[in-house]
Amino acid sequence: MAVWRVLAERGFQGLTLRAVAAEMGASTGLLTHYFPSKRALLKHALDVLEQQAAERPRPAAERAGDAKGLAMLRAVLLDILPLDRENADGNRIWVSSWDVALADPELAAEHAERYRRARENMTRLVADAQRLGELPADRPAGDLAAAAQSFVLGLVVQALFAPQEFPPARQTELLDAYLAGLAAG
Amino acid sequence: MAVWRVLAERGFQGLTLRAVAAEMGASTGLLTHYFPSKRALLKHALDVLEQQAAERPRPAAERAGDAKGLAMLRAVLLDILPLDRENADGNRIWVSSWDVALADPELAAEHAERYRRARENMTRLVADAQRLGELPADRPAGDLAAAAQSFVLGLVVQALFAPQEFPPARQTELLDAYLAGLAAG
DNA sequence: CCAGGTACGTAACAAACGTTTGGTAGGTAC
DNA sequence: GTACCTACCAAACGTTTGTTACGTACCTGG
Repeated sequence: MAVWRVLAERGFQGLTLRAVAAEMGASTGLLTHYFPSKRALLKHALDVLEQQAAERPRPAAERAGDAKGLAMLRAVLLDILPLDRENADGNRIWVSSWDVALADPELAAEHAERYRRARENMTRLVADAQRLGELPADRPAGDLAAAAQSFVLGLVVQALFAPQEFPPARQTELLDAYLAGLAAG
Repeated sequence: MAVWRVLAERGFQGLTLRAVAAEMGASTGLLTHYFPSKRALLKHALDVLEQQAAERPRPAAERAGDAKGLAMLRAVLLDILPLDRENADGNRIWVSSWDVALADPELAAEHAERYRRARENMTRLVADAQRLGELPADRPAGDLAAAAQSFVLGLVVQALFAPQEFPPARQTELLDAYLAGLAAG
């Protein structure tokens, strides 16, 4: 999608009707034919963002195969981190989207819903790990999932700003140490 | 500062020369007299943002008094979280700033430096806690500080998007559980 | 007193923006 | 055949943007 290409090159600041139209070799009239307003295009851009996130390669999860429990949770979290260029680009766009999303209540609600779903998925993985005895069962799975998502989200932000201080190896170590703390706690 | 008021009302998207000029009852000519370009104003806005963050009230830290170690670390982290309206507003602006910062290498570097300093402070607190035996000493203080900052940063983002799912009480609980895990690990 | 710099305001600039208008081409229904 | 709808383009609209040019107070040092 042209919207995605524009986002990758210019970010949300550069997501203008003209830029998208030019990227797909069309006119701005075409865009307004499909999107009644700029907000509609922004909304669509966030959908595209989510779709791209869903379809992106997940090397760690693939390597984990059909593993269950803690190993799968680790793989999912690892695949979120900006360990390579593509994931760093995707995460940069994602972080940028927080600005436009927070400025518009409806877009914020949609974003909140996306994160809620992500937490839900993660909660399932945590519950699996608890059932396998890999994680303590004395804390609600939802809390552990929310905590894990927070940790990874924050690590993404820090790694984006200071990639030399948070090279892939250190990101992995920090995540593993976090998970080890969860398992021990 | 007028810049701060504009940021609070319209965010970074609405930070225009005219908006700032109107907010301080002056003309755009005045602004260009002090800021050679919009980028300079943006740079200044990020400075103001940092200054506001430095000068904002820190109820938890004050309540903690001259406590040391883990208690002080907890207070500092608590004061970051969006537990009330003012801190939520400040955090919203802060998160929004990531968009403009990530789009400009120089601004990104300045932001990275800010977070590095914050981690440095937190590293000192962690080291204190380790010396007091409140946190295990088998992990580098820098790693623990980076991990704690990641956790809090991510929790801020999630709480901003889903305030009803992350009310102050739950934010506090999640943070305490995280710190307990650190201490036990 | 007066030269010169600092501190502003006024006004305009070109560019870019989102949006609107008017029109063309092609397909479909009757 | 003709009425109508969808898909699209070209062009312009009015507004807002960052920036610049120019004028005028005010102050200060000599």
